Amino acid sequence: MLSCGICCSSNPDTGERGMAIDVKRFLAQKLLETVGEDAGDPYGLIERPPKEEFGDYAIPCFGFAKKFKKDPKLIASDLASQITPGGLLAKAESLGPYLNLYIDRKVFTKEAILALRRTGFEEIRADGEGKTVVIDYSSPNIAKPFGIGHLRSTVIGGSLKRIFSFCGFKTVGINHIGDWGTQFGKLISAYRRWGDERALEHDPIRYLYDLYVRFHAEAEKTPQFEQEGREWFNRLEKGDEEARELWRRFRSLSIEEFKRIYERLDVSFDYYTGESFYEDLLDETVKAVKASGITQMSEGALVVPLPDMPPALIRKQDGSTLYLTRDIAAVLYRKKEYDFDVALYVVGSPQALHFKQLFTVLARMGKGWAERCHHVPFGQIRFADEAMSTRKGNIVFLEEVLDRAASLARGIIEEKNPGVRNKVETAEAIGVGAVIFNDLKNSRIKDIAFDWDEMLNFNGETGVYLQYTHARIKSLLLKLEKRYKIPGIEAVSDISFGEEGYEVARLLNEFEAQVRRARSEFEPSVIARYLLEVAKAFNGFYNAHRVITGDRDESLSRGLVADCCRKVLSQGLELLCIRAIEEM
RNA sequence: GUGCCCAUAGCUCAGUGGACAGAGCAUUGGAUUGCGGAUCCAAGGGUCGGAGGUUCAAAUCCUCUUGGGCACGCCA
Repeated sequence: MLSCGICCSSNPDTGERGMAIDVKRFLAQKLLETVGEDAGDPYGLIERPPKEEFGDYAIPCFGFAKKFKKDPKLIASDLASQITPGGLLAKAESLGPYLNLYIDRKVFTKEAILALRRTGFEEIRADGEGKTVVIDYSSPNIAKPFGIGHLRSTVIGGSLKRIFSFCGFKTVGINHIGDWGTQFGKLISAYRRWGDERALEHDPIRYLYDLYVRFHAEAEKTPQFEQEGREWFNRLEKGDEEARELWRRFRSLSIEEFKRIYERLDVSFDYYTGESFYEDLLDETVKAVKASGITQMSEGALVVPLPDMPPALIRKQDGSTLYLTRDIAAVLYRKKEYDFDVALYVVGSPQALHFKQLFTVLARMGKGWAERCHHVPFGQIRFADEAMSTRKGNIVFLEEVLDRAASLARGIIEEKNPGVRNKVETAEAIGVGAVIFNDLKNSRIKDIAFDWDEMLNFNGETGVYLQYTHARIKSLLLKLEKRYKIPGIEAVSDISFGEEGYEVARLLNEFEAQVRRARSEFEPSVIARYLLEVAKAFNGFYNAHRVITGDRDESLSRGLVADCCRKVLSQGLELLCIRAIEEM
């Protein structure tokens, strides 16, 4: 095996360890040996050229030109002639002001594939060792339906939890459900007036939603309903037995239903501590904020004046508290209980100001860890014709979307591959996977236009494409193992994997770096797009080279490439909460 | 009114100061008498919203501007 001194080593720039080959580090080292340390570490300058004919890596020499007062073209050509090929570096050429570096693709491909073959991704776990991240996501409101709008927070948060776990962090997933507030007074009031026990049992979420819609419709005509709703919430707060009982019932039935949806999405939580959980902590929270000496009275309310933004309201005129107060109580509780290093709030971008206020209040209270609390905002799902309105009742239920996706997948299975075992589970994995992937593939912050065709699309850059590629690799490997009567793919010879093989290996070698980027940017789409590239590269490879041939070594070495793709695809899909199926 | 976000191909979107801005969808044309055609290959398609500026170099950074979205003390 080639000993280049860079495989499976630590990266001195980041201190992060990994199985990947750090080509840039190797090339930077090579360059340092050639030019000396005067020019500084060129690591950050090394880039991948936009075209194949410019080599595998390149360094623009404009920066050196300034430093050495020399024509960058001359510097590039001098460097090209001075640098001695060896190890991973096959040759260096200059083209204009660029130094183009060509690596030994055959060696790189083999080393990268072997490194990936060996690893169980253990090294990346060191990143978060001993660290805890608390993630607040999904957080639906019980009195409102679980609509398509809740999908984003749920899958982005669910994916981030897996990404952090994969990187060795202890993760605490919290579903901060909206289980308190005046809307419960309305629900109780509506249920007492029109309630139907059996309808509630049958489909709690939808039934509660119908009640909610009906309440608002009737309250338009009969304003006293509103008053009645407020009174019932009042009774609930005071611990009225009847109100309490109904509230408990609405709550537990709803959570049961939510859990069923979370199971379909393969998303889970460690705690379902909603707003009601913090009710008892509010008094001491207000006291704590006051005690820090940052509050003022304003128009009868208790506020914290903030620089460059509206003041934060801690307590209303009437003495009751607000959303912000509950969030302060919650974060103090979480800090105390889990002692987190990082806290994430996966909540829509419209609440950006709220979180800015929350974190600023914490900082002003002297909580240094406030800077390690992050709002992870995302764009809203928009409807082309009309804005979604909970009250009016034009909402798309998430379950309906998942059901339609699964049944569409089922139809395609019947048409294309009716022999598949576990058709129901397979269709579910494909349909739900398509919906999740469609949500995770783009940058969080962009608004998404709701579009049935887009959401149920199974062609092109979709989760289905990744699952299909994975399933095909799996079936290919089974065939290969049978053909050569081996228990798994192990051997590798010295034969070339071809240009397509290099492209595959180059991408696979980036896996850890891509996961780290997704983690540091709180951006699952980084992984989603990366996996598309991997699948595309594999399909190119697969199309250009027969894997199972009469030559055993050739078959096995190509099979190894396929197996590494399978490994990255299945691990990557897991990070996106999408099932990597073996047959479809 | 103030603040934040977005604007790149017909559509949906990548693009972390570097060479001629890239994908998918859609359109058109190809590929398999052997590993799964839910695949692969190719073609056409661009004033990177506009104007200044910084820089050797700007889709990328700064200022202004246009269009769209969101938020702005007693909801969450």
